[in-house]
Amino acid sequence: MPSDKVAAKRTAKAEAIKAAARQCLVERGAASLSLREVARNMSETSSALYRYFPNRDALLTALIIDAYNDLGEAAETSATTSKGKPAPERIVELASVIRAWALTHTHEYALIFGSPIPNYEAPESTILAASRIPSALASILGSAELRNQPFGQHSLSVSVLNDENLAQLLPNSSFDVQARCLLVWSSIFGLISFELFGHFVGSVIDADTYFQSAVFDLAQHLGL
Amino acid sequence: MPSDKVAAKRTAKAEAIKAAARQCLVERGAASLSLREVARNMSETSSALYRYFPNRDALLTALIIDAYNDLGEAAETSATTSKGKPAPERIVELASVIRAWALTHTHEYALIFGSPIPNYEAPESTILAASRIPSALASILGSAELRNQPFGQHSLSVSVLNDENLAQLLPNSSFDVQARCLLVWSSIFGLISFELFGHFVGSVIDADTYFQSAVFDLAQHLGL
DNA sequence: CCATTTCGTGAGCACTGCTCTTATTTCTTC
DNA sequence: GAAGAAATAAGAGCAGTGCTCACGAAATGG
Repeated sequence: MPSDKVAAKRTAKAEAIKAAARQCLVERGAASLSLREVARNMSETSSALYRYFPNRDALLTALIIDAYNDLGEAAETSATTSKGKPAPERIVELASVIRAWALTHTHEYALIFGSPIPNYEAPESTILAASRIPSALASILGSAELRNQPFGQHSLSVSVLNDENLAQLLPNSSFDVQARCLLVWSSIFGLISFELFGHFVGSVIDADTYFQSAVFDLAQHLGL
Repeated sequence: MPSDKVAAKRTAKAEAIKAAARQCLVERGAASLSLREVARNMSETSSALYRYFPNRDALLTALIIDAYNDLGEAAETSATTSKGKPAPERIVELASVIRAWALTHTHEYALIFGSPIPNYEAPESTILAASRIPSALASILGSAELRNQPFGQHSLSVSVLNDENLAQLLPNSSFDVQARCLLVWSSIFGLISFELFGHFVGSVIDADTYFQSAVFDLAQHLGL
């Protein structure tokens, strides 16, 4: 049984490794992140890193969780500090915070919202961290009067969405409202991903104001 | 100067290599696609492949272009065969075709709409193939009466979108309409990406009907 | 102070992209 | 059809990768 001191030292070094890995990430990208290079940047042997992470995927998973938490925290603080303002403004602000984070953490954004790493199955532990982002959005939408018109041609039936899950985020909401919130959520990330991955090149010039207007438009779509 | 026969043989073999590579793609994913394994599956040496593709990225680029064209063709035929039907129905149909392609070509979808390959810069040649997909959507939207309300809080000013480009797709449209079409376009891919990359796990049960309803909702948002 | 646990090292295996030299096949031209 | 030219395939080899393992070095705790 390791004492507290050695445990602290362990996590400190693991943190140092993650920091070095993040550095490599911004230089080379996620797919070509090399444990050996991380070790080289720390002036250590590659095999030493295997004391702290069983394999490359584990290191990536740790980076993914950190990224989720980092972005989730930014989203949460945006949602709390904007309390009192009108809902559409709060949503635009939140979305802009997410986008700003994405622009300054390109590779980490790609890590969590791009194509998943091959042979990589998201462990349970990431889900908690990942849920902080939609929670922040829900905390804004939950206290607003949302448009309750049918989602799609007819209202959604019970079996389409998972109410057990969504009711925690958006209590007392109809399926239609839940569905529209999900749509707005994914649309925000569709906008950011398209911008970041180059699918707006040639069409959008001022990405900054286009994004803000688009999110405002989405908020209107929610009935705000 | 190579004759026609040898040129045809060349392209035939290049095509065979791409086919083998696609096979590897569905098994291992894009990032870990190995030229040596492709060669092994063709019972050839890896160095032989370098006669047809200067390096791994070139092979990936070829696969990307093929994927764009494949999906673009599917989108185009959907748009043409749905002529006469009401616009919202056509959009839902087109979006469903795109989603169906994405579900059956997961890795190829990730290749073109997921995180870009590190150190990979999209050559000019991909842009043409890539534009076929938004063109198909525009061909539907261009012949419909779209909502002309301000996009965002105020209408967009001239410098936000690239009119030279967008006017070809959506002639005689205001910036607001163009902007809203772009938003719907990226939202469709946001929905598909979220589903494919696992961000709807736990929330959406019946992804099929949720998607159709969501796209219908987006079409309504366009004023259809 | 010594035993035990923890850690860093370096060699080594199987794999990768890629290059280059050496055959071999295929086409062209006489 | 045979000789020459061009295109192709093969194989060795280099530098890099993830990962394992046996070995010493260090820190820890009794």
